[in-house]
Amino acid sequence: MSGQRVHGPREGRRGGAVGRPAGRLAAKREAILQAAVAIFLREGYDRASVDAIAEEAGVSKQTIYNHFGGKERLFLAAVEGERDRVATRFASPPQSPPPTAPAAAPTAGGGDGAGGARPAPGDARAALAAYGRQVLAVLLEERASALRRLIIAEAGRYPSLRPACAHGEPESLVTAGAELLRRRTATGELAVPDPTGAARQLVALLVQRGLHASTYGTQPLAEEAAATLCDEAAELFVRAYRA
Amino acid sequence: MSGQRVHGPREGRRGGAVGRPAGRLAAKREAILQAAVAIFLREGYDRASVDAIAEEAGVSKQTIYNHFGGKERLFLAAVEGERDRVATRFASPPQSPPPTAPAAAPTAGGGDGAGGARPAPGDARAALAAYGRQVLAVLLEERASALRRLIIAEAGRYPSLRPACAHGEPESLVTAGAELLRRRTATGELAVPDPTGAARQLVALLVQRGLHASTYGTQPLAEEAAATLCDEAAELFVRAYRA
Amino acid sequence: MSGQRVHGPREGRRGGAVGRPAGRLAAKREAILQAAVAIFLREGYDRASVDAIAEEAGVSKQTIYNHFGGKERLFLAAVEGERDRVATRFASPPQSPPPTAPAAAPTAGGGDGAGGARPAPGDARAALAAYGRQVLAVLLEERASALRRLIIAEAGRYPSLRPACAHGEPESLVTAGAELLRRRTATGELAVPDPTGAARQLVALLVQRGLHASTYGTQPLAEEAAATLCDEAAELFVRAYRA
Amino acid sequence: MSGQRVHGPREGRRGGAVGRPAGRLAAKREAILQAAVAIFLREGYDRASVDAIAEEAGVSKQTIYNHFGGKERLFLAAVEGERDRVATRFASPPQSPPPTAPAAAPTAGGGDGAGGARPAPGDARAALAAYGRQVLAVLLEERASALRRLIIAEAGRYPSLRPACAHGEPESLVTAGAELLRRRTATGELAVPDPTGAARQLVALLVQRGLHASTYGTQPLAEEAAATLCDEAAELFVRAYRA
DNA sequence: GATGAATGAGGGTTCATTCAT
DNA sequence: AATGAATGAACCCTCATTCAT
Repeated sequence: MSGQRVHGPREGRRGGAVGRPAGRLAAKREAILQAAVAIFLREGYDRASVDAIAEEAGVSKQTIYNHFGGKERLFLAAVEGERDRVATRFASPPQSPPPTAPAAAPTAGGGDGAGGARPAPGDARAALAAYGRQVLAVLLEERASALRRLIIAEAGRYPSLRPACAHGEPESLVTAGAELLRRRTATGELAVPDPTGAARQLVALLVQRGLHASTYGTQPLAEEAAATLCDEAAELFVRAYRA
Repeated sequence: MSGQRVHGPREGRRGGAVGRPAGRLAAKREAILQAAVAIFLREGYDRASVDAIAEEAGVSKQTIYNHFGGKERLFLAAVEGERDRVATRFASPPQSPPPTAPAAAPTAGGGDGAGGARPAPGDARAALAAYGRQVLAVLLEERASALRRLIIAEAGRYPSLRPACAHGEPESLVTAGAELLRRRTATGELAVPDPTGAARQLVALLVQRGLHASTYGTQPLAEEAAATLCDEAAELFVRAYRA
Repeated sequence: MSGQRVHGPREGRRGGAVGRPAGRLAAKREAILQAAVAIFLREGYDRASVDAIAEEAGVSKQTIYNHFGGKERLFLAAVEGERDRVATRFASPPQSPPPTAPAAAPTAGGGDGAGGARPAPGDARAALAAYGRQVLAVLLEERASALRRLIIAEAGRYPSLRPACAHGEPESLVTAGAELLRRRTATGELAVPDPTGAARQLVALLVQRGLHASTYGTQPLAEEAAATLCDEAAELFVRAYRA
Repeated sequence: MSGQRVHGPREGRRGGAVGRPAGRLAAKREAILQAAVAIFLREGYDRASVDAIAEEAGVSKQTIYNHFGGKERLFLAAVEGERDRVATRFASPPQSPPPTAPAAAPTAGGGDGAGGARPAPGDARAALAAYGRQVLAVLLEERASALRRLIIAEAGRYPSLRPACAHGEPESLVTAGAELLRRRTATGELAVPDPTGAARQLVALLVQRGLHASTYGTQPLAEEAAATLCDEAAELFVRAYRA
């Protein structure tokens, strides 16, 4: 189907030192993982066939078995790898939002979303709303959504995925939110006794409503809807923690 | 699996009446649906085999095809039926919690959780927490959790499930929450300008944290954890809407 | 598919004498046979499903079994009935060629094809050619071709069809050909010692070449090709039996 | 059926050479085709099951799918291969008739059937009759007959078989017949202006009458009947083309 | 006599996995 | 270490046929 059968990773050094087969090996391994992620995310565990993954990766089926031992282990490796990759992206939220994101674009004007800019005084509500937009943008990104659905679907069968399931609302976002609340407390706008706990609640509220509104990422979340969700969340927290 | 091949539902035929063929038909249809729900919830769409469903239902495979036309249509009928059943149960939350529930038991002693008792003055916080326990108990019930995971997993492939996905946090719980907030506003304890909107936020917050803590219902939610979640949520809303 | 479900042959007398269920019976039997012929000819024995025949006939499947006992017996009844019907049509060749005929139209100008007109003297060759066109038109008719293919396909399995296979080149055409040769012998144009034997050869020659050229009736036989075949056959027989 | 499960074609490996994997592959492919021909010819397309073919070939079912992709493609490959094989046999008619042939044995003593011996002068009629016996023997051979029936049966569904259907009366026999007529013209016994066209007619006549008499090869053609057919055909052509 | 529902067997096809090279 | 070929088990679905009304 894809056509571009790669019979061996030729991109590297073939003429020079014959050594370093490890590079070749790792390259193949990486190609397999990449293909596996793509197909598992698109098709789900059962519908994904090892044949398709092998073809997409440009390797033989047996190579997959040599590297990973079986479909299950390949699945876990692929999903956990992707989970880590997504978590890393959470840690440093994209300055330029991914083009495929069906969620609301951040467009956080001058606020201190998660970027860590200096706080503009007097608009804690706007700052919280902008933060919410960031959270939604990051969590509803297409790949992240597909990964979440996949993990939720298989969490019952593969217990090792459950931590991944928990990481769905990653600590890094909570940390950023807590920092925001702390700054606004410092300016005297808010009075948040437990910023981390409050941030955890804020993220949970945003995530649930965002997932609900986009049916867990299977449909794009309208810009307007995202704005409303974030404004309402900001309003709630400002009310609760106003100084 | 179950093995007990029932060659004809003999439970009818009672009273010596003519036999009500319609009853027989509906009974078979119901048996198939019941078996389908059980197996789809346990195994997921792809792993569930029509053979297994037929055996569990005590009918022939072809009978399933006569009634539903194919695996896909059977799946949708089963899931949508179960969704409605669960929604109905939401509407009138169980007074006695189901014994299989891995989630937190309500234990809401004298509070006005969702039961609609008269409000005990002065303990809005406790009332909200008790309400939260009800919400968690109902939403983390085993069957409801499995159904949710199934719907989330297949929402991408079967768009007709998406409304079911949205119904995952049903309006009836929101209504009950709004009513609670309204009553507490009436007593002067709270001042909630938009009780329905606030209830929606409260449910979302509870649900997300509950799902997160129980990894979407694959693990029982510890009593203590549930209590903490509910207390924190109650605290937030009391802070935000204190009179 | 066909939609026009006939739940009972209503075309007859319902109000009058309640008697004569035989007519109803025979009507249903006929409807089944008609549907069976249509579907067997179109699909072949194995691909034809009893379900499809029942639907086409507007009766229940079990009715078919009541009448015919099984698929095989229904098949034989249908094919043999159709064989007789086709043979009858051979006996009195159509004056107006059937509109669906993919074969060459007769267009036998003034000749004595099989119509039995008086012989125009001096053009035995043309008369034979015209006769050939009649033969091809009749034998390559669409239904006749489908029936032939069906009989040939199943002759190995159902010996009772073999006579039908033999009847594929029916005696009535041979008789007409023999009569033609006899008339031309009477006029002194030809000298045919054994007209029946010669006619049998002529029919065989025409049939084989016609079937070959139309790939056993699966493709229409071009007008030109039919003309050539018939002219060549006429030439051969005129050469052989010229006076 | 055959039961003798061969887990790997061990017939190779001869000579202690390296093993020729290509040979192994081709051997398996050939075994599948052989089994497919046998079963398709015996059972027809629909009744032949891929399971049965796999068992007969001593391979796994999936191996068939690996090689041919599906039942239809296997069918076409098998039939077209057999058609070519039969055509090859036509080209060099068997000196010793196959033992399984239910058709008339040639018994053509010293004549110049198709063997190409020098023409014995004065017996053009006998030569033509002997040629006819050869044609019948070859065309009514058991496998050739079964193949013809199969092709006729499926020509409507698989257009790619139609050429095979046309090749049913192969050019090589026509060529041999034309050569015979030409030689007899050279000796002055006959005067055939268009030997090829005449041979085509002769073959058609023989084939049709032979198929008719043997019900398309489902019954053996009696020796006597074959002799009569051939004699009559020879008589016709000698009459038509006598010098 | 006719119906709709039910049956058990079997069909083609695809899968995850393992040899043999 | 990597490949192409091969395996056996299973899957969804359809069929001809028979109860029960």
